Parts: sequence; C-alpha cells; structure tokens
Amino acid sequence: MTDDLTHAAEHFALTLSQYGLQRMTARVMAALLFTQQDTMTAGEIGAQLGVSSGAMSGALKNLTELGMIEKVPAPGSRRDHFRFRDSAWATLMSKQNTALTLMTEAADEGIKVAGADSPAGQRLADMRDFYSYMLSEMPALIERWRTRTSQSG
Amino acid sequence: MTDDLTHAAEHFALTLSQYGLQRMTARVMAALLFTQQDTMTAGEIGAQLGVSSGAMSGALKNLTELGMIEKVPAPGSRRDHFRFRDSAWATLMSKQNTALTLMTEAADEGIKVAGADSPAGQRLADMRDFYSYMLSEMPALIERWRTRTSQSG
DNA sequence: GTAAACTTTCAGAGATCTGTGAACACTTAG
DNA sequence: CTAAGTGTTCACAGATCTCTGAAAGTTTAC
Repeated sequence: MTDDLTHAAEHFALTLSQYGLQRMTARVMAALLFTQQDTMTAGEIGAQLGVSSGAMSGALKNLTELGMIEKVPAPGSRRDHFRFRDSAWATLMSKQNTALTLMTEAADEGIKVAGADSPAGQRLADMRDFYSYMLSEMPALIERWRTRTSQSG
Repeated sequence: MTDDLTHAAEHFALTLSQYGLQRMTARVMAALLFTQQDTMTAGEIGAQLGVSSGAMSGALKNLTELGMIEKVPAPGSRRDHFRFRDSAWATLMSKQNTALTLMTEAADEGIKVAGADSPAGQRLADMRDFYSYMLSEMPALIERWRTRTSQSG
C-alpha cells in the first residue's frame, strides 16, 4: 500500500521533471503530495527518497518560493515541518503569467528595433497580440476557479 | 540595424531557454521570428548563428513537430525553406494542454492508490479538480482568440 | 552561557545534456 | 545511372547541471 503510493509518487515526479521541473524538486513535491501524513519533516522526506540533507534544503527552498508548500509551526519539535499548500496549483499556474509578460515585452522590444511595418515587425505584432490576450484572460480564469472553490468548500 | 535585430533575437532566445526550451531550438526559433525575410534556409540560419548543420537539423525538426514553423516549397531551390507559422503561438499554447491532461491523469492514478477518503486522496482530488477545470477552459480561450483574429484579419 | 539537534551553504565529483563533424542517406539535374 | 548539393544521424568531446558530504550557521533547551 505505502509502496504503491511511493511508486506512484516517484512516477509522477519523473513525468514532471520531463516538463522542466528539476528532478529533486519534483521528487520532494511528489513526496509531500502523495504522503498520507499532514506534514513531513525534511528528514522524513530525505530518508524516504534516500537523498542528502543538502539536496532537501535546496528543493524545499525552491518549492517554498514557488508557493507550492509551506513551513508549518510544530510546537515541541525542533524540526521544520512542511505541508502542501491548499492553493498550490492555482498559485503555480499564476506564476506562469510572468512568462506571458516576458513574451509580450520581448515582442514589443523587437517591434521597436525592426519597425512595425517590416516583415519581422508584423510577425512580432502577431506574437504580442496573442500574449497580451492571454495575459488579459488568464488571471480572470484562475480567479473564477478560486471563487468557485471557496463557495463550495 | 540588422545587428540590433540579431542581438534582440539572441537575447530573446536566451530568455526562452531559461524557461525550459532547449537553447539551440530557442535560437533557431528566434532567428526565424526576427528575420526580415519571409523564409530562411537551414544554411542561412546556421551561418547566422555559427552552428553546425547537425544542430540545425535537430532544432528545425523540433520546431516543425511543435507546429511553430513549416517547410515551404521553393521551386528552383534544392534547399528546404522554413517559415514561422501564422498561428504558431496559439498552437504552442494548445500543446500545453497535453501537460494539463497528464496532470489530471496522474492525480486520478494517485487517488485510486491512496483511496479517495485519505489525506493523500483529498490532496490529489484538489489537484485533479484544478487541472480538469483548466483543461475544460483553455481550449475555449484559445478558440476565442482564433475566431477574433480571423474576423479582423 | 554551552551543547545538542537541525538546517544551510558550497566545493567538487559524477551524471547528464548538447553541439560538432564526419559518415551516410536522399533528391534532383542531366 | 551518376554526380552534386543537401539533409540526417550518431559517437564522442566539452559544457553544464546536480547531488553529496562536510563545514559553518542557527535555533532551542537547559
């Protein structure tokens, strides 16, 4: 049972790492996502994955900055306890808006240099139009999900 | 002038490669995006970037599979001519739906193993709900953009 | 204050990824 | 069919990334 879960977690981590996430970050995230406990300590995760404390520290810092996990105060324990955040996935998706902004800015930059009437300028205008459209729609889309779940939950 | 454009292209490629795209793929894409010509041959791109034909072949294959660029028949030329596709960005965004599907499936898989009522099962259900929401909304969002631009363009 | 229990940092070994260059495969002209 | 011009594949060298392990830093208990 626990073995199956651990296996599913490692499989999921492998998939994620093929989509750009660092391997260790993906594995730690999967461990916290698939655990039957509410929280896990760095030591517990490290033992389960068989990796060093240094690797844990980096991955946990990463995930915390991404807003996927959080440190939970644990009275009577000297260890840091980590937990998957409630809105982790919506937060992660929102972070991708940063990429949309970068794309829009890069296109604008290019148009300035190429000239709006040139072939490159036209091409870059298409790009800018698409990304500014996405940038205007995505936040509302995510907001609608947040509203929906806060009502029913 | 051309130098500025080339510089903007390389800068853009560097940014993209920090967001998970392979470096060479990003550079070739940027070259085709920022060029003032309608099409470029593999040789032209290779010369401009100072890279080998082998690297070109791989990157062009990559971009073609992604749906970002296309081969253009060029009568009287033995070389392949490549061009940025009109709907490249919308296509690219649509491809990310594959990732959404994978996430949804991984969550379902986990719920089966963990049990829907368990802590892990609850956590995974949150994940599945979010990604199936995104999966149901994204295609419509992109379709709306396609419709909008085909009307005005 | 000191000691014990953890966590963080970081240099370097090892693993992984990427581009080159040459050999091979294709395609077209004649 | 042959030859020339291109495109593709692939082994390997070099570049890059990642994890370990140990030292330094931090926090808590007393």
